[in-house]
Amino acid sequence: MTPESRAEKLQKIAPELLEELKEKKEPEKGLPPLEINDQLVMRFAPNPNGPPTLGSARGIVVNSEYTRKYNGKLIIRFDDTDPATKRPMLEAYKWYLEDCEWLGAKPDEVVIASDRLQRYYEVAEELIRRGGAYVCFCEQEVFKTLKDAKKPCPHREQEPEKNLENWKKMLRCEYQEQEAVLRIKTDIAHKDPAIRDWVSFRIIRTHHPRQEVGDKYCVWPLLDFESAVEDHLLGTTLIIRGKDLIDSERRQRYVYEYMGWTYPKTMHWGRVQIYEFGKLSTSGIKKAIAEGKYIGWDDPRLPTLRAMRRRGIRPEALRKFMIDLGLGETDISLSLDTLYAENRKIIDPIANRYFFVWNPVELEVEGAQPKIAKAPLHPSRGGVREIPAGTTVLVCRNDVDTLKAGEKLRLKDLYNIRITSIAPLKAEFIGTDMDLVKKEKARIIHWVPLEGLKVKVLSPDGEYTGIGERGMEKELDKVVQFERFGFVRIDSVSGDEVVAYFTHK
RNA sequence: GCUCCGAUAGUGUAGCACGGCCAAUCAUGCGAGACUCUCACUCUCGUGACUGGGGUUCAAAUCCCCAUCGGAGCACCA
Repeated sequence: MTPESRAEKLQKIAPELLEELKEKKEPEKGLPPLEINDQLVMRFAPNPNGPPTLGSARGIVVNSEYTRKYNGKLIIRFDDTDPATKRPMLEAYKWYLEDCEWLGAKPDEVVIASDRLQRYYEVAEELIRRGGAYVCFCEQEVFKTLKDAKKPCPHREQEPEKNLENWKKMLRCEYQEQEAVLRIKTDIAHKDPAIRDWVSFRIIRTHHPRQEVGDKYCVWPLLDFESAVEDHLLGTTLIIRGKDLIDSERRQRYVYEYMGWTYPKTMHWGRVQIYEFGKLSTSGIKKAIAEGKYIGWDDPRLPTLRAMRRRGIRPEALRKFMIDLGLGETDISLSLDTLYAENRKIIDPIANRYFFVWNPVELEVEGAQPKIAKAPLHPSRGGVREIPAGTTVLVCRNDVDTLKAGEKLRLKDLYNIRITSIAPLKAEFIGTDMDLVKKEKARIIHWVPLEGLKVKVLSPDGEYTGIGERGMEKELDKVVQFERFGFVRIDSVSGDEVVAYFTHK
């Protein structure tokens, strides 16, 4: 039965259902809709141990998209409770806020976990009182062996009073690192070993990098605990996070149960791998920067948001890209082509065009008169750029490599030539008629006068140096297109030297 | 070893909660062509997927079971 005849038939027997038939036809675009009862409160919770990356962007964008759409509250919470292994980076706090704002995701509230240790201690104490936590002195391997055998350790049945006493000692820094931890009592025989009595606090003697905190504390919560408590304190109603934290939720629910709290709704997404960047870790990048392999956190070869911004990626493009990824739990490995396509749609209509000749080679044109070429600033928006051409111009080595003596070609927006010699490269002027291109299908190549700007383009796959036409120095901080090369953002101009960051083709 | 997730074209995604509008959506990529004084943009056409096997049913991408593959957790990392 065709949809039409079906609808017709339905019209006869049950016209009231026809509406429903139509509704299902239109799928929801963008993120899946949410069922919201109360106010929506969401948080984005990074560890500021490095600058935000494309991976962070997904969290930032999706959270902000939902809170924007449902008029909710967006919180950024810095989970900086590990001063040692994943030591926070002082500048990163600021960078996160900057990049969130750049992405159009300015948070309504900023929370720093390392400022709120007292609150976590209070909950811990209450948990101990209620018999939901105990101070454990087992060595790691000893506990692991017991745990794997589903056996409780001797400290598990300690009286709350005694636990409280030991906990106070922990807080007074009377123990060394590794000597004592606070464990949450779950089910030591739980079928999933990942759930059994987990550690909520441990002793760390390393100073926290934040001046406000410094060496004030030696007892630090682990993520599972800190996050569990904060999500409650902040009134979070929906958490979206990676599916690597699914087990974490099962652990945290024990805390919620002891405290009589309600666990927020949760959604998870899979792992994201970006084809172009492979396996770069924050610590690895940090090291490589220190060694001078990258020029900084905004090196165009890096997947940081600072690098994307410097390259001229627009936040709207990044937002759309992230939203289109959806909320799947599948692990995905993606290529940035789609992001680039999205970005191109935004910048192509506004980017002015210029000539940039990389690996320049001199080309002498016999019989040519010096002339000022007039080329459009943009193919459809109007505006003209004037490029003075002498009798010798520069062209790309790549083009020269494919030329043959005798070949006729057009220097774009200038005139036609015939190659008379390859080495040294020489040609003769043969007119200005466009018929050469239209009828004889001659190639068009771009060129640049001898007196150009020194241009360096930093791109994900290396550096290009060459000569660019004058005029682009006025486009500082703008994205322009180097014809037959790609889009770039003019990053700096000093005298006759221009540095540009490659955006994409 | 134990436990938990997931599987739709090259890539990403829609459809799956409620089986029939699905010979499966959209984007990107790729191919061909048109346009163009750029290899860009735009337009047109094309390309290509329900992991496998069973089951339930009049009907399965959708429900159930098994297998396979991929990922994650079992840290005093986040």
